[in-house]
Amino acid sequence: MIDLKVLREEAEAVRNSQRVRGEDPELVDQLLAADDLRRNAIVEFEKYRAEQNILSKAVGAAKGDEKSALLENAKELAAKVKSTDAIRAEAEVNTQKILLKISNLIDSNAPVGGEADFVVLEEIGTPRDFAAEGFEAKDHVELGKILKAIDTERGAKVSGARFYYLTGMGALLEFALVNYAISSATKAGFIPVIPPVLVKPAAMEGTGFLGQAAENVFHLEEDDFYLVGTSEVPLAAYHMDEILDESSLPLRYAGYSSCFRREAGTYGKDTRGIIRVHQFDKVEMFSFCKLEDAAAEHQRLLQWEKDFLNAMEIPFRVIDVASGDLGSSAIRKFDCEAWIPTQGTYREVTSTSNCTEFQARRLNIRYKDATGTKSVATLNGTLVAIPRMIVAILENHQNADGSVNVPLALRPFLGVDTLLPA
RNA sequence: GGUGGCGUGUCCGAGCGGCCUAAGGAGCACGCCUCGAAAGCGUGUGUGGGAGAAAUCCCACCGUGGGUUCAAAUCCCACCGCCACCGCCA
Repeated sequence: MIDLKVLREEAEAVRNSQRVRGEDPELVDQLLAADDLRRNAIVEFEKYRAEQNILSKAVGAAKGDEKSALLENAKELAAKVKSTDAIRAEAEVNTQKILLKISNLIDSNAPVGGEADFVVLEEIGTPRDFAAEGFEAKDHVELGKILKAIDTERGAKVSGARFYYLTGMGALLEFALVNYAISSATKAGFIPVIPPVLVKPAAMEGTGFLGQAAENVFHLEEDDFYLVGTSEVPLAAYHMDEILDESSLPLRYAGYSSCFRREAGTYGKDTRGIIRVHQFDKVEMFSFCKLEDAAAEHQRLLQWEKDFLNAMEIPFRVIDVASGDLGSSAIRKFDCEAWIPTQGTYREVTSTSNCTEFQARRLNIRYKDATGTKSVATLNGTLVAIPRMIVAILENHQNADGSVNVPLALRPFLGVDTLLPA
């Protein structure tokens, strides 16, 4: 959530942020009004409460007739306290409700517009010219069959559309990617983590996934658990309700977990293959740092993502995601998009967001320095999302016979130089 | 799943209806002492919110949420978590 003080002082900036996101700027004025009511209600309640505290002490000290007289007054006052407290509580809830609807104050450097209005920051590597090489590229589904690495048919039989099995070299490829990712992250100072993937509402709410993204979250009704769509959720919530030591920042975690997404509203989109699936594994970077270091940290996360794609020898580009396409927590987001030969286009494979204090404020994560306690900033970035990385590797490194060359960096982790038709 | 015990400040730990504005200890910070340190002595030491120009004052917080009461860390109810034993499973 945003800071109420910021809202009071810079209401117009918040309205504008809502506008460029394509969200409701009216909420700002609703919130200002609710906040005003809230503060008045607090003053009213506290006035009676303070009186009651004094009177209660007098009751304790008094005896006999004097006591019964005081008790009469005290009873009236108690009723007054109760009613004003109820008004106060309602005002607090109402303010909070609106506050949670407002998205993070967008970075003025982020491009304004919708999904298509991203800015390409750089293009790295050159897509292969399969025509010049004398054969037509096969897509990952076909390659997956030839290598017996991906089985979408049985995935559909057992679990339905958007499910798949990784088998044989496909399964080993996942382990190799994860091991490479975790080992490079550990070298870079990340703490490796295997988090829970079922979380309570507070964790989901705190990371901002129950707002606009709620329709994509699996919910276990019976037990009120959510299945996380990314380990960003349990990693962010890891330090919930804690005060961190200034000297421990930046704190960097690399979480490996399964991710679950409903993919609502994507019917007919990416129905073939494993580009868009309900369940996949991912290694996610997550940083807790000081607000003033957040922009630099964001660049670092992006650099680690670029290093990974370079190590996989995949042509890709980096885009600055436009305002209308950002998550509610993010003030800015960079996506790395890998070249997918059979689609003739770049597709998102990793993504990094700067959420500043937005999540930390909801999750109550702070740090202490000489001047007091402040909210930390949180940032996240994908190191590797397995299915999409497998797609990129298979399609970009394929040979005419359906075999696939393994990127140099991955060979020590996989144990082979080439994936051969099985 | 059953039974019993327990959740108090940075930590340990007392309190079990009103002088709780939470004892005592440890830690930490500063000061005194010292050539310097340790010990000792003294002072301070949480979070959130509200009012105010400020000094400052007020309110809330003893696992969480309700309730009883003029008054709740303390009594009642529910839930969550931890520990122990038993049962079941791996």
